[in-house]
Amino acid sequence: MDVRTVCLGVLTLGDATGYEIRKMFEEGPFQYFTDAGFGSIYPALKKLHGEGYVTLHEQAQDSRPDKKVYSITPAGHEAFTAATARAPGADKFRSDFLLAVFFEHFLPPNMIAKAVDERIGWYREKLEHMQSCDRSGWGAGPVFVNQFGQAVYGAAVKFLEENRDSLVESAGDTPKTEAAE
Amino acid sequence: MDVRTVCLGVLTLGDATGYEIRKMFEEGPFQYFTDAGFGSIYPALKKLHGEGYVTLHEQAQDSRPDKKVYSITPAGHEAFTAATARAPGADKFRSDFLLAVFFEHFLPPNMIAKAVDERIGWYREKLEHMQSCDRSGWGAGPVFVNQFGQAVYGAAVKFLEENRDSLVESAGDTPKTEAAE
DNA sequence: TAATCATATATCGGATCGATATAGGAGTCA
DNA sequence: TGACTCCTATATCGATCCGATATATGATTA
Repeated sequence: MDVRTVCLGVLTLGDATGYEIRKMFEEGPFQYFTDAGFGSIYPALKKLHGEGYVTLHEQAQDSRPDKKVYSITPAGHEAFTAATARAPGADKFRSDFLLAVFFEHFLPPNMIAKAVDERIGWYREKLEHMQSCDRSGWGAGPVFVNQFGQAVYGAAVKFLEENRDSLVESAGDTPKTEAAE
Repeated sequence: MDVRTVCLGVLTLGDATGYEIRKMFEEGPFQYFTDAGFGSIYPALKKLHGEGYVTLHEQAQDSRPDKKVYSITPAGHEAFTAATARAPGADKFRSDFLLAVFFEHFLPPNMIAKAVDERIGWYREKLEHMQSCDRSGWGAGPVFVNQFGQAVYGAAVKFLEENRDSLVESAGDTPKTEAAE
């Protein structure tokens, strides 16, 4: 989904600055909707403002640039709803870790073991964060997204933990064969 | 992972044309390593050739452009191994579908039901493709990647099937609350 | 027979990304 | 107490990526 649409999504939940939008994109459910950082967010907000989808309120600050608080407009709300009503694109899952594992025969087993252990920790941390959320007051949609994430990341952790040792043990003597699919 | 590195990865498995590389990126395990299409692949191959990481053999064809077959060089192989030896970046999962579900209160329940049903079908198809692979002759890495995918996509299918009805039933009367995390 | 898909090579305009710039306040640690 | 790191704010820019488009023939399907 393009950055402007996801920014509009954040603003349907309440007014926000570019900096606050980036925080939303880094943590919580929005990290599963977009990857955008400042390089994309500020240009997107500028464009949304130009299109009339958001309004801007600047609050002076003492020793920092003026705080720019964005609010969604009715036109912006309609644009966001129209975007979510369109058939969603394919889910995307991309993993540098799986690429490294796929080519494990090029790497020493200790490096594979380390990579798997770090990825187990990474998934555990993501899973614990999802599990520790207080979902009281949430709608059906956010609850569903949180639980979907728990199911998928839980399966990832479980698989990695259960198969770590057999991968590491066989990684050192796997013949360099081509994978065919 | 950048497009050039993944192209080198394909070429460690055997010589290939740009068109063949794109097919590798669309199907099989490489679809979980990169999203690149022609717009990225041809420029990447051109740059890899300029850097001496690949060589090029052109085969004349009757009524089509000459077939350009790329081969990895020892320098390219070293570059690829070095790239996979670096600490892999975070796994990335992005879903337009989950964004739509998160904001389900903006959509009619029948649209939510349709989106969930289509996504169930999509994950089932991906899962069936992974399961139907003939893994004989594969190394430990490719088998691990295939099984990881099955575990994760299997969990996704299971969750969607088990929770589809309760989402759709509550989607029509969810109060428009803010999700907090 | 027409439409669609496959096989081939590519480019381009627009979007995105990650580093960088500027800068002060708060918290941590030796 | 000072250095370092993190947080809070605004942004830009060069490089990379993306998806549509171009060209064109053969194979397959309805």
